[in-house]
Amino acid sequence: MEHSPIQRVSVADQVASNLRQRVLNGELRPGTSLQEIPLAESFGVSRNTMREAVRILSLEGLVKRNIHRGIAVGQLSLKDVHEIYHVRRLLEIQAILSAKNPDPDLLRQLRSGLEQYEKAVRAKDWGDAVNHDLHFHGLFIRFLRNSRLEAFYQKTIGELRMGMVLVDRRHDDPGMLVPVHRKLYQLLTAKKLKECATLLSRHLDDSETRLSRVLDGHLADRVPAKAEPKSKVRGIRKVSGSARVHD
Amino acid sequence: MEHSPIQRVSVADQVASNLRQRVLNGELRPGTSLQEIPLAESFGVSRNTMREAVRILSLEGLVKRNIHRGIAVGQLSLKDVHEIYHVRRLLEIQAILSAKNPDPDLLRQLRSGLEQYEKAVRAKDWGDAVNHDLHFHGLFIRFLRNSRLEAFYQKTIGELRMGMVLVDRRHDDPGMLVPVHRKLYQLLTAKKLKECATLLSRHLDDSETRLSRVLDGHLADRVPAKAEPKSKVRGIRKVSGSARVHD
DNA sequence: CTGTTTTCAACTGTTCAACACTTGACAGAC
DNA sequence: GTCTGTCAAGTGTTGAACAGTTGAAAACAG
Repeated sequence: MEHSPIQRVSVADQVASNLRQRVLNGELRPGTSLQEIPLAESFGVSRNTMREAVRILSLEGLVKRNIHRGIAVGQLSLKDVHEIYHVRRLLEIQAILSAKNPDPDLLRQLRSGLEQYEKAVRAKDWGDAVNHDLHFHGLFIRFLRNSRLEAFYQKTIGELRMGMVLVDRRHDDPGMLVPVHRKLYQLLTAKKLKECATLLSRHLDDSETRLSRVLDGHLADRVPAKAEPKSKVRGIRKVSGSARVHD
Repeated sequence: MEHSPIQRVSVADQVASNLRQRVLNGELRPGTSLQEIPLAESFGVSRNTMREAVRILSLEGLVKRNIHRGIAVGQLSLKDVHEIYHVRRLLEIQAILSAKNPDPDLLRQLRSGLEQYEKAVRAKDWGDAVNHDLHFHGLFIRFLRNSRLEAFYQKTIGELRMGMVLVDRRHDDPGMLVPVHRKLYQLLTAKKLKECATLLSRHLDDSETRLSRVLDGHLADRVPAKAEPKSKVRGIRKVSGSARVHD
């Protein structure tokens, strides 16, 4: 008889997981500032436990702590995006190149992931499509058979996803990417690893360019921050996260 | 006029840094179990603050938390060592290969690091030599100009160093490695990057083998404790005779 | 004497309530 | 209008308490 593994997880960890989920979903948008006491109350935990949870997320790079100034959901700069894609290229390509004797089960998972991705695209469920897209890429990393690299990759992808929640992907057509992924899978199973890596590299470059462009538009009307000697802007109440490109 | 940046760091962070230092020094050896209350008292902080500090180190992989069972300084298995060297090979080699237009200042730092390393070896200060050795390698990563990769690399090296404190390196001659490092530097400055990468790869393989062998000897007479039905042997045998696995 | 069950002390996990310090903003002084 | 002192709000930190778990000693049964 299978026992479901007992809940041997601390409350702080659970709270952290829940909060992480909310950030990754986009329920808490980048820039949103979080306050310990209300947050703790909303989870029904004490302030200390809440602080432990926040500490976890801050070490994952999902929230930023400013001492005595509170915490806020992280925001990606263009430089961050560039770094993250650098990481992706490095790890994913190495993973592909090391897939000489791939685990059959992993190949099955890739096929399944691909199909789910295609299904999401057919259903025009872009949010889901992005998830499956990232999951598909994440499977590559398993070829490396290295838990540290995998954990690092997943952490990095988490940051990326956090940054992606505020881009509206309706304009760029995610369906366009289906053939690329299919081709990647095909080249991989055909053991044409170098070719696969080349295609993957181009695909990631593309992806970075597209994301950077969209993100740049969003970041444009964010606070330029520095000196503003002229007039004090009135409505800085809070960074409401709506980020509408008005005007 | 330049003001030195004010120390705006929380106590928890400072405690974490201090504790990290102690672990990396070997002052707290792998396996040492730590108790919150005495530890907190030794730092002169409250238990809550101590817990935050420990949480930090546990997310860095330096200490292991077992729920309700306390925390202990991490211990590296042979598998861990293998993974860590995999990470090193991957990142260091990529770094070298991307050093086509190296920052001159970085080259200066490499030269300086090399000299300090040689000096430590001449002084037969093995502990210091290892530090300079690792620092020299760490400088490679800067060629990648990627803060995430650098942070990940440093974290990984931290784990490695933690595992290295319990090996007695007097038998293997660290001086032997000076020429290799000198050659690496020379190939790098001569822009013979591929050659440099090849040599580096061999050097890291060597290093891994040597460390694994020493570590295996150390791990042999540690308590195997629980039943180990998973016979994924990996062909690692411990020295017979002296290794008396009693019970 | 040996193997099992019970008990118990030591810790960790979590909560609560306070206090110290910072910060940002507002109100009054100039 | 600009500057400065005041103040509420929020974070950082503390100390004490209580609940749950664990490992092992102590009590027990065979």
